[in-house]
Amino acid sequence: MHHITIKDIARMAGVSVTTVSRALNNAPEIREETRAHILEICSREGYRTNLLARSLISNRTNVLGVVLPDLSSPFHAALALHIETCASELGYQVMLCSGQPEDGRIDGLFDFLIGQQVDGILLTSASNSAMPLLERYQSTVPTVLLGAFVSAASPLRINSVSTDNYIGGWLAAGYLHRLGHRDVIYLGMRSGSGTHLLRYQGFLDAAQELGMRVNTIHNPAAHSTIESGCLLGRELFAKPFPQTAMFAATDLMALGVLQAADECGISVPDRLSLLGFDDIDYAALPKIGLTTLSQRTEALARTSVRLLLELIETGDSTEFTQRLLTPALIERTTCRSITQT
Amino acid sequence: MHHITIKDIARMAGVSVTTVSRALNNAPEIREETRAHILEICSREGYRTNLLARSLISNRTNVLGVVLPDLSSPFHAALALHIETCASELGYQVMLCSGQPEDGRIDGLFDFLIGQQVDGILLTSASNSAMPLLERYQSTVPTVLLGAFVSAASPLRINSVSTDNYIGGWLAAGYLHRLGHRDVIYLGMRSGSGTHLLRYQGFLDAAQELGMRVNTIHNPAAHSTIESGCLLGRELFAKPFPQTAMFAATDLMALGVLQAADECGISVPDRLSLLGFDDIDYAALPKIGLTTLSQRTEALARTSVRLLLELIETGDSTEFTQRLLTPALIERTTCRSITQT
DNA sequence: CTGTTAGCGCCTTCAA
DNA sequence: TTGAAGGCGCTAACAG
Repeated sequence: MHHITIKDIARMAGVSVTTVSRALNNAPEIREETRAHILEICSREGYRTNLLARSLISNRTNVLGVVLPDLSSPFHAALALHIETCASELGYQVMLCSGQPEDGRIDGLFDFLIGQQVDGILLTSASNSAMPLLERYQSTVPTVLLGAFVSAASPLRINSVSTDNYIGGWLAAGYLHRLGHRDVIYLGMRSGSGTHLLRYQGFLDAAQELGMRVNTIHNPAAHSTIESGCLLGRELFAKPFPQTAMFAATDLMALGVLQAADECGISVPDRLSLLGFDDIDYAALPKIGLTTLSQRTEALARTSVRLLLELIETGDSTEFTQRLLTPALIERTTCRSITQT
Repeated sequence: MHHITIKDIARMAGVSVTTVSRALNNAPEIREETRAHILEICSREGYRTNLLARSLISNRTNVLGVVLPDLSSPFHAALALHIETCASELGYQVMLCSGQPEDGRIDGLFDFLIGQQVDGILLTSASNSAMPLLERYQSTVPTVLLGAFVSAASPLRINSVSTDNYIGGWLAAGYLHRLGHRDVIYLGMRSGSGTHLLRYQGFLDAAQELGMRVNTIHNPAAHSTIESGCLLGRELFAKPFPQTAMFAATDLMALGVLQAADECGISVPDRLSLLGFDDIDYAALPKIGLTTLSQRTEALARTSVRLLLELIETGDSTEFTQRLLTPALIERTTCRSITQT
């Protein structure tokens, strides 16, 4: 299992290691015959250059560190997929890790990735503590946050790419209003999450402007899952309620609500229109057909990767850029128009 | 953005690089005070050891190369998740790549990973060409195939972990038989896939033994997707058919069939019982409730990672091991018992 | 065109 | 308990 090195090749070809190196790197100052001869030997012997050694000199690895929470969530899994695809198209490999800013080992993870000399780090997180984390590290390595907490007030101190959650919330309210709903529910608010905060605020602001009443149901759990959505749904459906539509903080929560509705005999969309957020793959399944606001994961992923590569290639860490993508309404079957009396 | 090295620390501490190295590596032969002093400086200066340089010497990176096809398939995404989790628990990071044995760039990918000095490669594939690929590379780097093509006849020339697809097919037939079905469909056979072949053979053998008739519907597409399942389903449902149950080659195909059934007014499970294979997350969704044979992705992932680590640590490439996991029947709502007349 | 020398950041003998 | 020297595999001057 001992690998063959440039030195071995040099010996076999009867030349110096430098010459071999030149042959391998398409250097111009080398005779075609010698190059051909050397390359011949290399392929015969199955030589593969040790990229670590090369990186040690070049200070570039062409490897991106990608950190995301909870790969089991379909939204994050989709992001991971598109990030990998895009990076590899652009000549970078991805080192995938799971971790979140809250958990204690995140610093260790970052230190590891930096030690591994990754060219840049892409952190996916909606947590409020993502920003300070990156502020700590971005002087050491180019970083991009995907799914930022970015209040309009706070100055830009990190590079980030994110769905425009505020607009998303706004669009949600507008859509439900257009369908005739005036009395609605926002389900699944989590105050620990910056994205939720913005989404919620946009929804509230629009609702107020449009003269809608909104009843907020908070999610006490740490994550937005089918289960937590189901729990909150059951609780709600146990008693009569006046609202005709619900905006769920995430598609997963919406799916949970859907299940609860099934159990409690609440018909969707006849009794209750249901609007999600994310557009995870599940939502498009024939039997589900969840109407939702799409985060356009592929666009998010591609934008983040490209931004990160820009940072890497320019090496500019003096100014920060923020890119916001507008979510897109995907109409399926869980929302209906109601006629006013 | 220039990183601080062991040499810088040595200068600052007024000692040699050797001493710093010793302080960092918990070497015994060093005075506690000097170690403390050095460590103090290291953390103050934010020193991080360059793991590439270390790997250059140690010949170990603690990085695993993980190659899988089509991360967009929920089955593979789930595998990726569990592989990453398990590897990181055991002290390894994962370099995630997508690629398949058929496509021409796979050799480049393997060469890249080996050049990156990964400690081992885990290839996920059901393709028939996975075996020759690994045979070519396993003398260079420890490899494990997840989702093997392993006919009982062919000798073991690679390390592999896989669901026992033959038994899976057998179990499927047995289950449908137990429910009273005698006339059944196998939908989605793809002859290019070793796993499908085995699954199919097991199903056929059991069906024959139990006296069931089976009608095989082949999948001409290259992949098993919802769309291809839907297409085949529509074709089938366009005409009357006698069978009362269907075993779909994969859950995704089953979901497609479910959609087609919806469209054509075929009630599942009343008119047709439907059994899937994989137990992807979708299958468990409240509105879906697909009865299926679980591949137990977490067990598959953990077993493969552990096997790979064994190979890495023992460095033994003379004998090959194969581990087969028995799939588990997950009963949900798409299969029903029929009473014989 | 080719070889010699030096060094990337770190670890590992071997001396002191 | 510490340091000096050499080397991991490769590239980059600088000579020839």
